[in-house]
Amino acid sequence: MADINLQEKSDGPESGATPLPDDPERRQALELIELLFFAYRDFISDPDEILSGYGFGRAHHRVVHFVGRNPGMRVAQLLEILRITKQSLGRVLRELIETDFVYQREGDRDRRQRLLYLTDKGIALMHDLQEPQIARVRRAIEQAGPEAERLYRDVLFHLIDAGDRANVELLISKADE
Amino acid sequence: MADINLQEKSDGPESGATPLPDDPERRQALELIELLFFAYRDFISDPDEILSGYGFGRAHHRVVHFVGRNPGMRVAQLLEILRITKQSLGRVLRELIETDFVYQREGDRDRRQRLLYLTDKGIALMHDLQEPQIARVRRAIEQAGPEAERLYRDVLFHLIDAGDRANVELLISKADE
DNA sequence: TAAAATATGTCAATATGGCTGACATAAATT
DNA sequence: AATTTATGTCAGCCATATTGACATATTTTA
Repeated sequence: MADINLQEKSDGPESGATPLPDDPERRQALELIELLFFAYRDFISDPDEILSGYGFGRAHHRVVHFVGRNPGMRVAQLLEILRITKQSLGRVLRELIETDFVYQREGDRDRRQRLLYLTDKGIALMHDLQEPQIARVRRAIEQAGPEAERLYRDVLFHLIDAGDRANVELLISKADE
Repeated sequence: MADINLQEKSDGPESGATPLPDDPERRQALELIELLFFAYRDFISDPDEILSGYGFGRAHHRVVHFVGRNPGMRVAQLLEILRITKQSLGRVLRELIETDFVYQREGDRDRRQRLLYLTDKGIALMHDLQEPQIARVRRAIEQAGPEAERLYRDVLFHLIDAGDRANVELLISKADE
């Protein structure tokens, strides 16, 4: 990260006007907000690198990940999870199908549905992408002590919009069969 | 979040091939990875909405946030934090300066530097953007119990690339004056 | 059965936010 | 005086998202 050291704020004349309210709770929250930014930034850096080798981007990653974790999921479900439009997903999905990472099957009960599955090639890619992230998470949990897993999980869970929590929980636990 | 319920996986014929290694530690890590995705997704949704009102995007948000937290920071430091190129930052910064959210001042000791500051208008925007995020973080910490703040912070910190942690810590704590 | 709703796909146009490479200027350092 | 540093800018490109309109097949409903 080279050198990020800030120059001493010679908060000289005409400085930035109204200072922040110096509320310690606010400060604490701001620090956590920034930590989340940096953690997320580094967290996606490993997959990004792998993906660039395939000519793929983050959108492809998300599709491979969620389809891999939930074989047979519907397109509409994927749209809901990713919160993007059909048109945006369209190209990415087409590319993944054309390059044989993903395939579709007609739904049994509803033949309008195109259920999504990873091919073996897709599964291999999924694992490649998961490896560094799993290692990173495990390391972090380990280094933060025994209670860390539960509390970290709890905080993340409560950062999610209240109305979505039940669905997310269902999705995550279901994905583990 | 509408309805994300997955259809029962009628993991019929020709299903997705090689199943995942059913390692509970792996499973746990995958769930945390997904929680981080969902938490981050919702976490940036509030600012996104506010920004769209100004015709700004996430890049503008990041600039306003970090310049606001570190008045007088240099362009090079901002680039290091955001991990983007000079050219990418250029447009965003120009827009923020033209619309009077950010201004630049020559460095005192080094007159090549263009130190960055928020105008009053910029500070107001920063506060608007911070409000929902601070509320969200506080709520989550509260609901996750007394130890949550420390451990959540610790995990996030260790998710950051080891080589960057010292700099991030410095940046974050310095930002609180 | 006919009409309506649903699941998906696609076309075209557009915006944003990244990227690379090349080059320019001013100021500081060697 | 030469080099390095801090910043800016031009031009072109790519990835990922957007909206709106429309098409098709299938299921559900009236």
